[in-house]
Amino acid sequence: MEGRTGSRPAGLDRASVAATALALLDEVGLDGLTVRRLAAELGVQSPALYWHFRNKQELLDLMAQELQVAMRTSSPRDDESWPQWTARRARERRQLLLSRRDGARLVAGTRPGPAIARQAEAELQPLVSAGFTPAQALRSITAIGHYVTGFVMEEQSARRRPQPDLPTSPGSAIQNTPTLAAAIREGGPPESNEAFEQGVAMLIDGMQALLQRTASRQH
Amino acid sequence: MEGRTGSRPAGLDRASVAATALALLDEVGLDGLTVRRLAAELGVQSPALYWHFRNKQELLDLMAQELQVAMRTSSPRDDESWPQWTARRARERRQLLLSRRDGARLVAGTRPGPAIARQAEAELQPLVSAGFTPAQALRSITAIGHYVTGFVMEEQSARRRPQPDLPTSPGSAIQNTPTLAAAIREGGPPESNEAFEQGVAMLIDGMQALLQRTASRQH
DNA sequence: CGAGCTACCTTAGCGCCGATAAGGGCTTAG
DNA sequence: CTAAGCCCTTATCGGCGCTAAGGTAGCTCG
Repeated sequence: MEGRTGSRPAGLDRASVAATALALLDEVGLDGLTVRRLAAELGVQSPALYWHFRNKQELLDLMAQELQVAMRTSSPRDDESWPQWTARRARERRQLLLSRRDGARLVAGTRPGPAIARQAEAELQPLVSAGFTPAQALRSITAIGHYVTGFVMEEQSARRRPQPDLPTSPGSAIQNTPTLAAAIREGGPPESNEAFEQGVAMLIDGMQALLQRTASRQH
Repeated sequence: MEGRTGSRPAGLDRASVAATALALLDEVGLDGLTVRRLAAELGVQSPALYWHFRNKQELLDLMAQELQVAMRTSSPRDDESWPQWTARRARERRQLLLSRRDGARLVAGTRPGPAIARQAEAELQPLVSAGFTPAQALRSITAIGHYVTGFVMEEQSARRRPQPDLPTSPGSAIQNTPTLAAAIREGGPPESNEAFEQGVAMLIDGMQALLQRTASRQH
């Protein structure tokens, strides 16, 4: 019915298993992604996967790594300033996490491997060239990364469990939260693209301030 | 051995169960927090808890709510500017999430209830008084919240699964990532207090820029 | 006072999970 | 032709969230 043609089931390896797992993730979500379900998808019995992975966590780590390496780090274009490039990077990272169901939860639950370190190295360079110290550049990048992770986590968590009543709805607690209601009426829900962009702009403006303070101090 | 004195076991209610669950969380972590384990801690059989909660998620939601409401929103002091107050709020929120094991994962996995909305209302006010539009204020607060959540998630995830090799260690991939190694040598690990503070400073500077742009546009 | 109702807990058990143990067939090297 | 090892199988373990069904204490009401 599924998977293989003959009785000899499959030639599995870590990469193909991780790829299938990522595809399955979109179907069933992170909570529904079980070793048995994945094995069935591969036309195999579940203990077979423990030949390729020590445990489920190791599989999740590899999935997160594949997901993050898939979108290669894009170097700044020639006509691109560092703020433009940094903003683009943030948007690309959001799209990366959004590209798979529960993508943010997946990568947030795993530790970065050496491949990620190599990627970070490449992202540090343009900022150092722009005048940041290496430590400032690293902290800035990780700060943006934390913001994006937190944002998409809530975005996808909202998708998973739709909100019963926001204070926009006329009943509920709108009387008790007039400012909050006004903010949502005026600016939309807090998971909008505009909200994301404002946060990115804040962080980049903050980097700008950091750069100016450093420059004025060292001259 | 545990819990109750007589055979009549306990008078449980939602609040006391959630409190015990939060205490247990520190012992066993979020992954180790099972309904059976919690029931044992309460001197009761596990199905008893389903009288008080529809399912485990409802228990987790209440735990997250109790945790967040425990630290009341502190209004700005008289001598406190909005940037000082906002920075203090961010630090307090970080400490709140750090105060319980896996605190960030716990609250990130739950949707905000009406109690949280009331809290948000109180935090919006000082920023609106300072000149932000309600939408700007809400987005700024949620942006900082996302940053803090992402930061503490990594902080606690690092505590849960200690890093095998950062590129500071002399072997490994230090040759391949000289800038990254320099950044860590100079600025410490990316989960330090200083790193947290730089991110907060960036976000607040970004709010400042937002405020100035709005002011100059509307005059 | 006693019948019945409700609140709160019990025991039993279902279907699923991640993981291990032990073994068997295919492929390849000597 | 045989030995090694790779890669999968079947069988099973302990534990999970959750449901079903039943019992008991205490309150309400005729």
